[in-house]
Amino acid sequence: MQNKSSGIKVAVDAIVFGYSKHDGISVLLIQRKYKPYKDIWAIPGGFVLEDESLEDAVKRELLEETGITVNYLEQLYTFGEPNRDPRQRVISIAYFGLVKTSQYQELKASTDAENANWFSIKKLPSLAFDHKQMITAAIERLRAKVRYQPVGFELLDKKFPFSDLEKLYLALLDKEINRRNFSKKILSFDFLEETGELSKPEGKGRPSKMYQFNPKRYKELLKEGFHFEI
Amino acid sequence: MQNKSSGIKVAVDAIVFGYSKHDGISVLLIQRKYKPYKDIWAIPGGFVLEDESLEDAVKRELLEETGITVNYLEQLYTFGEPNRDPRQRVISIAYFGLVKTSQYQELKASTDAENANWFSIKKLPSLAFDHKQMITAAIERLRAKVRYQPVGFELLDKKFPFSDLEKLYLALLDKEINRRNFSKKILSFDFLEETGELSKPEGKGRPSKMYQFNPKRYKELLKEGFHFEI
DNA sequence: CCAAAAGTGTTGAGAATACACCCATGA
DNA sequence: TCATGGGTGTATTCTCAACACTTTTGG
Repeated sequence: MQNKSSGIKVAVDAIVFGYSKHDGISVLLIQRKYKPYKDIWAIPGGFVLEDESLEDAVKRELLEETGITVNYLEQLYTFGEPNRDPRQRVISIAYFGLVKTSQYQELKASTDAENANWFSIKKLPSLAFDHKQMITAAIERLRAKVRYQPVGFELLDKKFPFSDLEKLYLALLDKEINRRNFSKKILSFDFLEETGELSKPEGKGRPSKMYQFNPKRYKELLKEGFHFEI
Repeated sequence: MQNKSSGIKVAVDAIVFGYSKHDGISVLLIQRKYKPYKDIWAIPGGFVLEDESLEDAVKRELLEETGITVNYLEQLYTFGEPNRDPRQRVISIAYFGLVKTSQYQELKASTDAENANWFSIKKLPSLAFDHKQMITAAIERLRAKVRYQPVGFELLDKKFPFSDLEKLYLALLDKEINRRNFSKKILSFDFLEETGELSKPEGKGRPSKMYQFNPKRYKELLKEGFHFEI
């Protein structure tokens, strides 16, 4: 019975996370300029063009609306309740993205686009449509994912002191983590390498070795049947 | 820039798995009656109606086309490549379902609908559209899911001998499982209960105790922060 | 020299693994 | 009484959590 035609519209949305030691996990939002939910903060996104793939649509909208290019992107969930958009039936394929915030200080607050900004997930504003729900789902995904896939590095600088990683995990996982055991575990995986550099200490304390993630090594380990798990 | 109208159509598809000791994991397919891919086997599904939720659409199509009601259903992935349907742009939200096969011997081969049948995932026929890819994704999900969520029971009879569970896991996981250690582990979770009944042995061997899954107990355990993992 | 943050060694508890053996049934 | 599949005990290995101590820096 594949005959009924439907006037349903198809959109994509992108929940993009960044991280900083000061604000913890942040999400990228835009302030809507037009009709429904005018001036309200929302997740960047928009309608899919007739001949573009879903992922291309997400990347295009992100670039147009915020000027950002993500370095990790995966499909999250498709939201399709009949009344999620007051205008008409719209289903939205939500994507989940990660960005090294430090590289993208400059958010596009220009062009035709909306005002774009980062919001700590601890202090979210009111949100348009079902976007609150989307962010909740994305945070859940991030929390789960960080435990069984080394996605944490997508949020940190290329080179980072070990304590940054520890703080990131502390922000994401509920349970406390023991400094000693955490470092033993992560280092035993053997996909982090010392860069040889030392951090210039901010204020007090001993400077720390800088590390970087080695994706090649990680892929090798995967082939050998290795399984990451925090 | 949320202005462009799109003529994209929205469909849902359901990859439904069943299990039997003889065929292992099977997937439910229908034989197409109409134009593109006529007579080819395909995943049940169809277009979403203007005012129905995605999940309702899946359930409706499954019932119409196969007569089956699933006892587990979750969203799997949204497939949206521009050329996945030769007629026009169609995006499809694929769902993942599980069924206790033994309860649904009778597949609807009647009405207006297509011919419906179970196929062992080891002997799949040629498939319409990108449905091969969908099944692959669903199998991956099942294999992963069975490790950290007790979904296996959705495929077995309400009451089952322990060895059935073991055979199911053997069919799903690559690595061998030690009979002794597997039963110790599962039983230590404490969400299985003995029914008191014994199986009538088929052929040789000692009859086995019958077990059943206790969902209430499982939910309690979850609240206590329990984490299932094989 | 003191506080703060980084870095490392060790030990004991509990889980996973391997192995071995006993039990109930049909033929 | 034997073959087959079900049921259970236990020693060994390994992982993980807890704790304590040392090192390097700024003030």
